Amino acid sequence: MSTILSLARIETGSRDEARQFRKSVLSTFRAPVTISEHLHMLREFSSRQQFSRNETIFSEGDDAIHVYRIISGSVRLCRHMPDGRRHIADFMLPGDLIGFAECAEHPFTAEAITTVTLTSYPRNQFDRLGEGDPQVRANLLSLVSTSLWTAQQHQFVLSCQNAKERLASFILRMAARTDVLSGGRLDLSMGRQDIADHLGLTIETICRAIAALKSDGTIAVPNSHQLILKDTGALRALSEGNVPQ
Amino acid sequence: MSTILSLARIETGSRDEARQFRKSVLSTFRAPVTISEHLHMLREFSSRQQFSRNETIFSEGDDAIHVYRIISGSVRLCRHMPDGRRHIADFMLPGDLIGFAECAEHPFTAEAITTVTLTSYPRNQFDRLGEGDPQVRANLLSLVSTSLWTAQQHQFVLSCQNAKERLASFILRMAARTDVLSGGRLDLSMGRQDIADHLGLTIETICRAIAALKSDGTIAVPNSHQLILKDTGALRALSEGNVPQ
DNA sequence: CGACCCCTTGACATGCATCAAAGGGAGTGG
DNA sequence: CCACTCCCTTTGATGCATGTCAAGGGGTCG
Repeated sequence: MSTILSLARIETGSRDEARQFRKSVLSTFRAPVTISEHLHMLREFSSRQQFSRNETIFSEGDDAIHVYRIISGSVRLCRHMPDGRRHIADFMLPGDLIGFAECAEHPFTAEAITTVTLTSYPRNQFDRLGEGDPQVRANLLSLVSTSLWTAQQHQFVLSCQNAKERLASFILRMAARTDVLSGGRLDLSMGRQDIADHLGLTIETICRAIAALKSDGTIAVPNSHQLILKDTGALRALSEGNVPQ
Repeated sequence: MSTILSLARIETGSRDEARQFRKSVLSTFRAPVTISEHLHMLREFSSRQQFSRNETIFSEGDDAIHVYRIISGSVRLCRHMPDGRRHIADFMLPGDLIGFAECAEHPFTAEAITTVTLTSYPRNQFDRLGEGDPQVRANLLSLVSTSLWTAQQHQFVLSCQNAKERLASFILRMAARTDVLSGGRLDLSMGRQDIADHLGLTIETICRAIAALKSDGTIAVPNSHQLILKDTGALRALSEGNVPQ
């Protein structure tokens, strides 16, 4: 899987493409825009809700009549196949918006990973927010564009990377999203099964990949919900495909 | 890969979830919106270009100063890893827009699969298009949302499906995009390697999956660039995961 | 007619899935 | 405070789908 496909294709892997790729992997996964502050204008229409672990916030196919903003806790956005297979499209963290894309129905199920507090805004009010304000419109478009970019990045991970590389990509992304730097401690609210379903692997493979990174000295694992990033350079090398395997 | 993960997770695969999933797979992959007609207003700024097979239209990291609309031919949007691995995020067909998402730099390389004719519009003019017209804005947002939806759908394919299922999903999507119905003839402009890099598989696996569908009587293969859809029901069953394997 | 390119098929290798069982850690009841 | 249970994680043994390597096959273009 990780070997070179043909000589013709090696030639395309030039130095500046490597640079581009690096840039693409490291660039902001998090929206640089803060539509959130504009949400303040909708406070009179908003309501606060709380969900406990594994509770469903909304289901795939439900009418998308609310937009949610996470106050605390984390959420998984997932889809189920009839036979029980599950895919987690993404994890949502405090500050993130859910359901802002233009969809009549929610395209996935949202479930609480931990206890979750969130604010919900009526969809029609939310849509009205941009009507008068070009700044809000730009931010909203930017937000959707960023999600698109993130989804395509993840496509790439699922399409091209092996287990260890996928895990490295995941760790780096979560670290970037929660502002954890090299040497820092990364809190993972989700369990191993969630990570597996996000990366298109099994729980056992996730465990083994974590064990491998641990024995490489790339990370330390004080407990199953925390990681210490001991060598972010190695993680980057893995996630950028510089060194297959 | 294709077997059930746990009893608890079977229970979630209820009848109406199956319905939802079916709906999601079959719903429009193609944007129901036609921002294209509004592009007519930019005709004085536009210019027509032609590219021949395998020619690069723009590269990953290039400044996104144009938006393109395909007149004829097809295009692959791809990303390269330093070691030569390649991922094709999507194929673009006549009528499709490229580069409309809000990005300062193109997030991927666009290459001509066949001879391609396209119209290019200056990015700044394109952005101005929506300023005065709420309808255009709505269409643009809808376009990006549809792309996001498509990307997440593809994540799902890459994350959960085996080779035969991925191929079935791909065939159904291409058929839907080119309005090919059951029993019809589907033209595939891209080669096997392109399909492989889109589905996260190797060219040999693509060949074998095609051979398998052929020997099932699900498709016929008059030549390597055309397929006859003999049993779309079987294709749907595969792509929806009703029958693992 | 020949060269090239892409597709196809076969034989073998391997990374990950699967199956199985043991090892924590947190909460609960005695 | 300990014993017990449950759930999640971890590790091992084995199998299989897909990758890899290799050798033809068939169409197209000069």
